[in-house]
Amino acid sequence: MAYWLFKSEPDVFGWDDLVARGERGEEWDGVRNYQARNNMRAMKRGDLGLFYHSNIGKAAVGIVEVAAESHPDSTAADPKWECVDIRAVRPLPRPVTLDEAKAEPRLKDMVLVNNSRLSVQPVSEAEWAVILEMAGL
DNA sequence: GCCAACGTTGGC
DNA sequence: GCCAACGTTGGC
Repeated sequence: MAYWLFKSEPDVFGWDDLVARGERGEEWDGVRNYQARNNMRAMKRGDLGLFYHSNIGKAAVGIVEVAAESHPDSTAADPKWECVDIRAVRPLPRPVTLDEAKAEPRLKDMVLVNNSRLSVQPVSEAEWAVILEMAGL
């Protein structure tokens, strides 16, 4: 089982929008970055991820699950762009903000802290555990 | 709204 | 294949 982080601007598509999709989840389309795409290609059905609100809130707010493995992005003309489907699992009891993550020594190597621009990121098992602890789980 | 960081593009 | 120019992202 691997762990990931999905970033989204809540203005455009936020946690509440994903929850509203229910069991069917949402195609995580629109990614046009090779690193992010490669991360999605590596995902397995059932992998878990954090749903992070960029710009507004700047916090991980929920846990998502990979509902469908990598497939061509239906919004891309070029089939080289792929994406997964994700669905909401549960909200975090307490959102974990970027500031808190930066202040936590155990998260100093987290991609979110060091390369905030990557929109789909891997999260290590240790980092995952720390985030959940901070979130009150 | 600014700007730093990063990725991509295209000229050479 | 290098690198300057450009566009985009996202924190501040």
